[in-house]
Amino acid sequence: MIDRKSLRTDAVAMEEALKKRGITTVAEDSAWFKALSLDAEQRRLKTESENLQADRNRVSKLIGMKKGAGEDASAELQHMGEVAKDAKRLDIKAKEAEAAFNLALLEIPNIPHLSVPDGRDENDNEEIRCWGKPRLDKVPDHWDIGEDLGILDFDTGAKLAGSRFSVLKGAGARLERALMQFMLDRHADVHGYEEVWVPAIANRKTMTGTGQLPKFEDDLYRLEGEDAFLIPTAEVPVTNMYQDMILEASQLPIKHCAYTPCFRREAGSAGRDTRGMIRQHQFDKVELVQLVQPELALTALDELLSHAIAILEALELPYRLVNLCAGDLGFSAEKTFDLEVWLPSQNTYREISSCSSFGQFQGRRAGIRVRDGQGKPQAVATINGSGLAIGRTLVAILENYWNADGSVTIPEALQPYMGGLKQIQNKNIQK
RNA sequence: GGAGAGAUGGCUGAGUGGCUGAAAGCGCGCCCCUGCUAAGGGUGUAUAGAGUUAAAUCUAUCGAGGGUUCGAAUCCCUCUCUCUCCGCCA
Repeated sequence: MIDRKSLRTDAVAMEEALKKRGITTVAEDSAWFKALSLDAEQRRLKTESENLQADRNRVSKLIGMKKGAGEDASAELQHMGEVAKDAKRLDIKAKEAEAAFNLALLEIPNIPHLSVPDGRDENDNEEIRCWGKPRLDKVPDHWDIGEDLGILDFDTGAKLAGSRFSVLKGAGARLERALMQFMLDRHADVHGYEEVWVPAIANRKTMTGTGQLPKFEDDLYRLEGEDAFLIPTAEVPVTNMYQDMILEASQLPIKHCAYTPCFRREAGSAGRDTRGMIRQHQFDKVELVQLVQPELALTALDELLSHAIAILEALELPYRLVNLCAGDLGFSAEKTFDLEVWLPSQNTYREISSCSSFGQFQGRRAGIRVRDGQGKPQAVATINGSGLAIGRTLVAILENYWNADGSVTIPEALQPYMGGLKQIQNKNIQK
């Protein structure tokens, strides 16, 4: 969440920055507007309530002392009967105001960083550079490639669970696992991340800590009878490992990589990418997470981005690096770079990794703090990014490494993870 | 799933209605003593909010939420989590 003090001292500038996300962010019925008006109200009630409580505490102490000394305290007791009632009433009002304010505050998105380009949607994103040579010949869609090879099976996925689920078979399943291992090894052994393995279910508090709740409950799978959800990304459990902790400066930077399955309801994307593995309800991802000193956030973002890039380059997949414009930023992000991989069948680049700095936004929400030079706790900065989305990487390999005879070559870096397999071939053709 | 025990500050651990934000010990910070790796002494050591130039001071927090009371870490209720035993089980 945004910093509450800045809300009072810097509201004009913040509002300007928020406008860049889109005008509705600061509309009259927006959380921003509510927070602004509720702030003063909440503080007034709180102060009033505290004054009464102070009074109550003082007299209660007096009563205790008088009684201890065997003196008569009936006058104080009578007086306190009234005060206590008022105190309780005001306390409830103050708490209600605080809850309302907090809810508003939790629904305000992060302030875009100054270096984020203006723009309304993905069309205004800024291309930074491209790498590799996009393949321009005619290549079938990955679902055709995969089904022809007998390694992708969408019908069975639908039979088992519904649309947007799939089954991987044989070399396809192996490739999924190979990618997972390859990425984790690379990040853990070369890039200096400590590997963690975490729950794929998170409770409400945890989901709130990284910003998925309260606003985006519809995007999540909720568990029946429990206030818990399937995680949409490893960012949620990994970041929240440190929730409500005060870290020592010497512990930073904290760097974790994690493989998890990810679950998304894709509520708002009906009709988009309905075929194939691009947009599934369940997919695998290796995630990179860093916790750093606030002033190092953007440096860490560059570093983390380079780690995601290293995977793409090791797999020799052509990609494009994009700086997201303010209108296309995610709710919690202050700045995001997307990595888009070339998909020849679609003749375009498609997102395969999203690397973001959240500044102190998540640190404040999740109560993750670090001591500064004076020993005062302040919210840590968090950075995370896909390193990479595995299903989409598999798609990119099928298409970019597809051969005219229907086979798919295994990228050299992956061959050791495929038991030395160099090429996936159709078993029927082989015979 | 059944039965029981428990949840206190960075840690260990006292505290069963009033001057306890919390004894004591450990750890850690600073100072002193001592010429030599030891030991001793003093002092400080939660978070958030309000307040102040800075203090002082005030409020909240002893797993979470609610209740009883003038007053709760202490009593009552609900929930969560941990531990032990039983059952079941990858």
